[in-house]
Amino acid sequence: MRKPATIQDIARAAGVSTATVSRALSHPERVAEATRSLVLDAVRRSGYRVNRTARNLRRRRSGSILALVPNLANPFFSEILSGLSSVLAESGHGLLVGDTHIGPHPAARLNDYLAAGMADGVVIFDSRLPDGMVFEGARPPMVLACEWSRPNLPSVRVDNEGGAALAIRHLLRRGHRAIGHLTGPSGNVLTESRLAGTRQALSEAGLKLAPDHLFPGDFGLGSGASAAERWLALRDRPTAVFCASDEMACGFMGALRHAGIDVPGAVSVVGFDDIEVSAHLVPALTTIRQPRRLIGERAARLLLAMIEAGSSQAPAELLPVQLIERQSVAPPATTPLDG
Amino acid sequence: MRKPATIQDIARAAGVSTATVSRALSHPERVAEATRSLVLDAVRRSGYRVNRTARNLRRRRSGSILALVPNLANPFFSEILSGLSSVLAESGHGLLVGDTHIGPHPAARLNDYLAAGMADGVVIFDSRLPDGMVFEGARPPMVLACEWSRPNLPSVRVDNEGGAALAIRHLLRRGHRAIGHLTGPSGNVLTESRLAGTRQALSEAGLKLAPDHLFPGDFGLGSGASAAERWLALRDRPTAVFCASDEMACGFMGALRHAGIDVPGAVSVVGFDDIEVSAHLVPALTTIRQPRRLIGERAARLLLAMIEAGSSQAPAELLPVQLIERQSVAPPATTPLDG
DNA sequence: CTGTTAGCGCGTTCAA
DNA sequence: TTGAACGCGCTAACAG
Repeated sequence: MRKPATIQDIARAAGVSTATVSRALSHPERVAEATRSLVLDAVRRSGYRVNRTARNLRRRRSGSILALVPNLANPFFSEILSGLSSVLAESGHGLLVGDTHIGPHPAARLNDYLAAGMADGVVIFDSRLPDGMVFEGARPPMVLACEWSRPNLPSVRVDNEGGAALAIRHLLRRGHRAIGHLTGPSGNVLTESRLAGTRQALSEAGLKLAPDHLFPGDFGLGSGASAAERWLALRDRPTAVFCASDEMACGFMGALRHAGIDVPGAVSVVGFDDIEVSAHLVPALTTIRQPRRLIGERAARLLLAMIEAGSSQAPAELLPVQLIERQSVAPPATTPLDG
Repeated sequence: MRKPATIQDIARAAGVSTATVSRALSHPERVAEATRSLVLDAVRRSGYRVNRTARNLRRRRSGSILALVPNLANPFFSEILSGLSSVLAESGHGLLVGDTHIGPHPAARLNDYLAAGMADGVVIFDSRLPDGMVFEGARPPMVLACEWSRPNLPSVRVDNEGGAALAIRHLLRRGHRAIGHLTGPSGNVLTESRLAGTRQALSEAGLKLAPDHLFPGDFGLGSGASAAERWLALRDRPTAVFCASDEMACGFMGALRHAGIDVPGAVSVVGFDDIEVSAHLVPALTTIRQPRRLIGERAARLLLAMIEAGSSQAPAELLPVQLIERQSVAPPATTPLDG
């Protein structure tokens, strides 16, 4: 028994036709109970598994869905992928992951994948993608996750603007007036909406974001550290900085403390994401929590439903965020207190 | 032009047979130059892509390789996956990822994948897997990455024992005698070899690992924090602790500092992995660097070579590790110095 | 409820 | 060097 059993072998062993075997496996209810158990027995005895490739060719599906992330090395995505993976495992779909940072033309690579029929659906975590895409031929259902550049595409996202406002109001409540913002990469949708939320909450308090207090970043650790240098060089320093990602907040606080600056004594910091490490930093990072696993799960379910229905439309889902208070925020110009 | 072009369409457009089109695409050298360009032109004009599913069925391959990780949510794996993804992208293979924490029987799920012909090769990051596997029928090539439980299987790994010894000798050199070790989960291969390296280096100096100074962990942040509590409760505290992962080191230092203990003043810490955040912690973590991206790349190349050769054998590759000195280590029982 | 028939789209014989 | 024909393993029509 070197090579795997085929549906023919089962048909022979059970004394039925291959069609019946196929039905017994795919649509058990369409087959008489007696024959069904006959088939299932034969299957068990032989250790037969349906050949997904053949099934997929026949069904004109690929059996897997593709997740396109801007940077696989970024831990922010790992838990989302884990959520995706867990619901896809139930439905028997494979999870194909692609890193859009790799290779020359991310959008072209996406097209290749799709045109080659390699995915039944796509979850896109990179908002640059849908804009760069040439829509050649029919495409499988896609959902945008996290980043939301095209209002007409199905999406699972988080209230970024509201989250930013939550962060700012928290700082305001603690008495801060000079509040800075460390942004994501320019042009990014997330960057825009978190900035907008920041401005909005500030203006509600009659405040503005000083140009000096707007630090450009890219969501990565390194850019947080760079922002710290800029903060140090300022004559007129903000007493609090809201960072558009936890990684940046981490880099920011790290560099500050390495320079001997006390956080939150000299400057308060709020992050965004609530990645796992944030609770273990010193000081523990106050941040806006995104339900990352849930994002993955919802995106997967949305996509599966679309595939099922043969539709490329779906509602946009908006998931709530939450302020997590820890120790990186204190009133301005005082010695550190803990909450 | 609603549905994608097939090889038939190209054959018609180029005035040749489908066999010729197939050859022109898969084995260009076996076709006359004139006809080849005829075909390639038709391909370009129509935007034709070969249907991977059909090709795979015919070739009896699946076109993708599977990476099985113990916990997708663990950022340690993200960069490795990124390395895998980049070399697989070149060869046109898809990267399927599976989380072995999901679902009831990880080994059974692996078998399902393979028996269903869903992967041409597997990279396994979870050493529990090969042990639990029932080898039903022919299996595609597999390589063990990072964890190395079966000497006879191809593997890409790192010198864990040597790395641990590096860490311990560094601590020894700085004057520490009472050195503790925070381990990975029990039964894990990595846990064993890092512990062995620790013991080895200690014994070279005529020292032993006190039972009290052996802290059980699981590689995760939380277990680092728990170890800190145990450390605090000790009458006879080690002046340095070598942690088997950076995440644990991070949790350990965090909890210690939250409790008001100075690191490295009161206790020095060395980690293992050199994850990105380690350089940004306070104090910046001294650690043993693993070439994570390289691990992924090598594993991918090894696997591709095996698939190419139709072999399930390959050499075991051993990648070097490196001590990265930062600020979490100081001489024992003094006020903090920085190196 | 079940069997027969006919492909899914491609790669590979075997002749020409 | 090229084309005709077959089949990879499975499922969807259509009869019966």
